[in-house]
Amino acid sequence: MSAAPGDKWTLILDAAYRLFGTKGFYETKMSEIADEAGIAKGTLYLYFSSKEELFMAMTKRDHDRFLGKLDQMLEQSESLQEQLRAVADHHLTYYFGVKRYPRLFFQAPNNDQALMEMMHAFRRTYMAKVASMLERAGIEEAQMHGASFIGMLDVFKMDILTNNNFTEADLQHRIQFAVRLFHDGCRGARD
Amino acid sequence: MSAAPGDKWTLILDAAYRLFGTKGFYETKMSEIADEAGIAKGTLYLYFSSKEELFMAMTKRDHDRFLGKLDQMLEQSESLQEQLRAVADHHLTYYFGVKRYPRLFFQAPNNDQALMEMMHAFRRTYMAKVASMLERAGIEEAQMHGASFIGMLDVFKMDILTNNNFTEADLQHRIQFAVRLFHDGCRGARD
Amino acid sequence: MSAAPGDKWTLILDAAYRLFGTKGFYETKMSEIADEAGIAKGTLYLYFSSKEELFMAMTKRDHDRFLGKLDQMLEQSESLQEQLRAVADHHLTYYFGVKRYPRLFFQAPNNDQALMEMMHAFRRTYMAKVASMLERAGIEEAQMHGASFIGMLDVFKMDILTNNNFTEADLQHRIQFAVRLFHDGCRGARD
Amino acid sequence: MSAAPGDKWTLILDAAYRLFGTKGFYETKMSEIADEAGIAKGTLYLYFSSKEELFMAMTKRDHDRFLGKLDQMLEQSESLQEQLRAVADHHLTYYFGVKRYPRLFFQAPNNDQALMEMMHAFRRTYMAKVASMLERAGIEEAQMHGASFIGMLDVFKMDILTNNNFTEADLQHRIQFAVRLFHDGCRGARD
DNA sequence: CATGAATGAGCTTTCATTCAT
DNA sequence: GATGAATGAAAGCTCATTCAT
Repeated sequence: MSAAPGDKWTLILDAAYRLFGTKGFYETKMSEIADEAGIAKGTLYLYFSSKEELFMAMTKRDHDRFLGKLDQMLEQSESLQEQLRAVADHHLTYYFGVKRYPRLFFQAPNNDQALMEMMHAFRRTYMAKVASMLERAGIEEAQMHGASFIGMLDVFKMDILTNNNFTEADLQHRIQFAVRLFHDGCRGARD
Repeated sequence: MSAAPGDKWTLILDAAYRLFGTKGFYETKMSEIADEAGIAKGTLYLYFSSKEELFMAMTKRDHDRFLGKLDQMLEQSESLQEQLRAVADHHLTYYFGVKRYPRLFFQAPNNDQALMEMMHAFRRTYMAKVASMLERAGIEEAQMHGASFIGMLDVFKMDILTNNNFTEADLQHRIQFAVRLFHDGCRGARD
Repeated sequence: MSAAPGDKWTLILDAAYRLFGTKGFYETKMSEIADEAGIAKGTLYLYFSSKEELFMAMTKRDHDRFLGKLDQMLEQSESLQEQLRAVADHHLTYYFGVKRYPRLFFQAPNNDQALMEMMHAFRRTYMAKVASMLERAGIEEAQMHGASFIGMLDVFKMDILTNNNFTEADLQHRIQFAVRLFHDGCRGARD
Repeated sequence: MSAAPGDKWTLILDAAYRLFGTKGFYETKMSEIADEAGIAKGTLYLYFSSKEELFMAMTKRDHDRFLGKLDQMLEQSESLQEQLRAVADHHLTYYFGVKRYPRLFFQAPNNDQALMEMMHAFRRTYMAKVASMLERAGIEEAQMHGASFIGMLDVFKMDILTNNNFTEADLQHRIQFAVRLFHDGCRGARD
C-alpha cells in the first residue's frame, strides 16, 4: 500500500524541477510546487526548510546525476578523441534533454551563499574531471584546456535551449565540431 | 540652468548599474536606486516605465558600449592573430573591468520577453561580428567557429568575477592561451 | 487642506488602542488596525516598523499621559492625605475610564525585550513619584510604602474592568477605603 | 504493566508548566510540549482537547495547590497577626518558588472565555478565604480589606520574579512589612 | 518636471489539529 | 492507547507603482 521510500521527497523534487525549470525561481510559488506535487503546502516544509533549500536540493540532485553519468561515459572511452567525444556528447545531450526546462540555467537565487557555494563546487568538480582526463592524455595546462573545452561546449547551450528547431543532427554536428576544433584548432578550417 | 540633456537619465542608469550589479535584479529595490541616484522614487517613473524597462535600458547601454569598443579594436587589427587577440582582450578585459558588479551576469528577470529578446539580439550581433571577421580570414563555418571562440573566452568569466586574487597577468595569460588554442588546437600542448 | 501634523500617526495609534484594548495583542491583526484607522495595510509600516513597535508606541503614549496627569494632580495637593487621595483617585479613575479596553492590561507580547523594558521603566517611574511624595511627608521606607499603596489600588483593577455594574460611587468608596487603610491600618476597622 | 494512573497526564502537565512558564503561552508550541514530555504530539490530544484546555488544566492544578497550601497554613495559625503572616508568607513564598517560570503570570490566552472564568474563580476563592479569616477576627468590610492585603502582597511579584538578586531575606522583610502596614497603617513610619 | 506618501496584491512560512496505521 | 506525517488556514510584511501636490 505504502509507496517506495523517499516517495514524497522525490515527488517534491520532481515538481520543483518542472516548475523552477519552466518559470524560474522567483516566479515559482511554493503553493504551485505543492499543487504540482499533489500535496499540501505545509508538507513541503517537512522535507525542505525553505524555498532556497528546496531549490538547492533539486539542483544538487541534478548535478549528481550529471557527474555520475559523465563518469560512466568516460569509463567507456579510451583514446583522447573518444573521451573528448564523450564529454561533448554528454554535455550537449544533457542540455538537449532538458530543453523543456530552460529556466534551470538562469535566474537562480544567487544571493543565497550556500547555493552559490554549491554551484561553484559543481563547476570545480566538473572541470577537475575533464582536466584530469586531459592530463592523463599528456596535455599540459590541463586545467585551462579543460575549462576551454567546456566553454566551447557551453556556448551552444543557448541555441539548444531556445531554438525550437534544433535537431538531433544539429547536436551531433556540434559535438564533432567542438572535438575537432579543440583538437586541431581552426587552421584546418581555412580554405 | 538645467544640466546637460540626459543628465538624470544617466544618473539613474549609473545608480542602477551599481546596484543591480552588486545585488542582482530581484534584491535591488526601486527605492534604493532612487536613493543611490539622489532623486525621488517617483522620478524614476518619468524616465522608465517599470523596473524591467530600467534594467533593460541599463543593459542596453552596456551592450552598446561593449560592441562599440569591439568595433574600435577590430579596426585597429589586421591579421587573424591580431584580430583574435583583439576579441579575446576585449572580452576578458571587459569582465575584469566590472569585477565589482558580478551580479550583472546572473539573475536577470528572464521572464521579461522584451529583455530576453534584447539579450539574444546582443548575442547574435556579437557573434556575427566575430563570425564575419573569421569569414574575412577565410575560415569555414565561421558562425560556429566564432561562437566557439566566444565560449572559450566566456568560460573564464567565473574565475575573473569571483576570484579576488585574479591578476592582470592571469588575464593576459588567458588571452594568449585562448588565441593559441583556438588557432592550433590542443595538439601543440602534448608532451 | 492637509490635516494636522501627526495626523495619521495619531489615527493609527487610536485605532490600535481600541483594537488591542478590546481583543488583545495576538488576536488583533494588522489588517484590522489598518481598516479601523481607515488606511492601507502598507501605510502602517510607514509609521511603525512592526506590530510590536506599534504596540509599544501605543503603550508609551498611554504611560506618558498617565504620568503627566499624575504630576498635575499631585501639584494641586498639599497634605499627605490630599496627596494619597490624588494618587488613588487618579489610579482608579484611569482604570474606570478605560473599562472598554480591558485587554490593554493583559496579554502584552512579553517576549519583546524592548517592550518589557518599557513596562518596567513605567513601573519604576510611577513608584518613584509616589515614593518621593511619601518621603517628603517624612515617611520611612518610602519605596516600599509607595509600592504597597499602589498594590492596594491595583487590586481593584479587576473589579473595575470586569464588573459591568461597577459605579462611580463604588469607585469613590474604594478611593477613600484605600487611603484610610494605608494611613491607619486595619485596626480602626475592628468592632 | 502500565504506570500509575494519571501518569501521562502528570507528565504532560509538568512539561507544559515548564514551557508555558518559561516562554509564555503563544511562544510555546504543542510539539515542544510533546517533546518535553517525551511523548508523541498526537498523544497530547488524547488527554487534552486543545492547547487552551491544556493550559487551563495546568493552571487549575497550580491554583488548587496554592489554595490547598493556604488552608494548611491558616489552620496552623491562631491570632490575626499570625494569620496575616501566614497569608503573606504563603503568597510571596509561592512567587519566590516559581521564579524560574515567570511567564506563568503573564500572557495567558485571555480570549478564552472558560479560562478567564477560571482565573476569576480562583481570585474570588482566594479573596473569600482571606476575607472570612478577617471576618472571624472581627474586621469590618472584610472583603475589601482582604483584597487590599492581597494587593499589597501582589505588588512585590514583579520584584521577586524579575530581580535576580532578590534574596530570602528580602522576602522576609517584605512579609513583615506588609503585615505591619496592613495592621497599623503608615502612621507608625513617620519620623 | 519632481516628489514621496499611500497603496494593496501577493508571498513565504508557521503550527494547532487530525487520522490512518 | 499511541504515533507522527500530513494538512491548510491564516498572518505579518514587502515593494513596485501611482498620483495629488
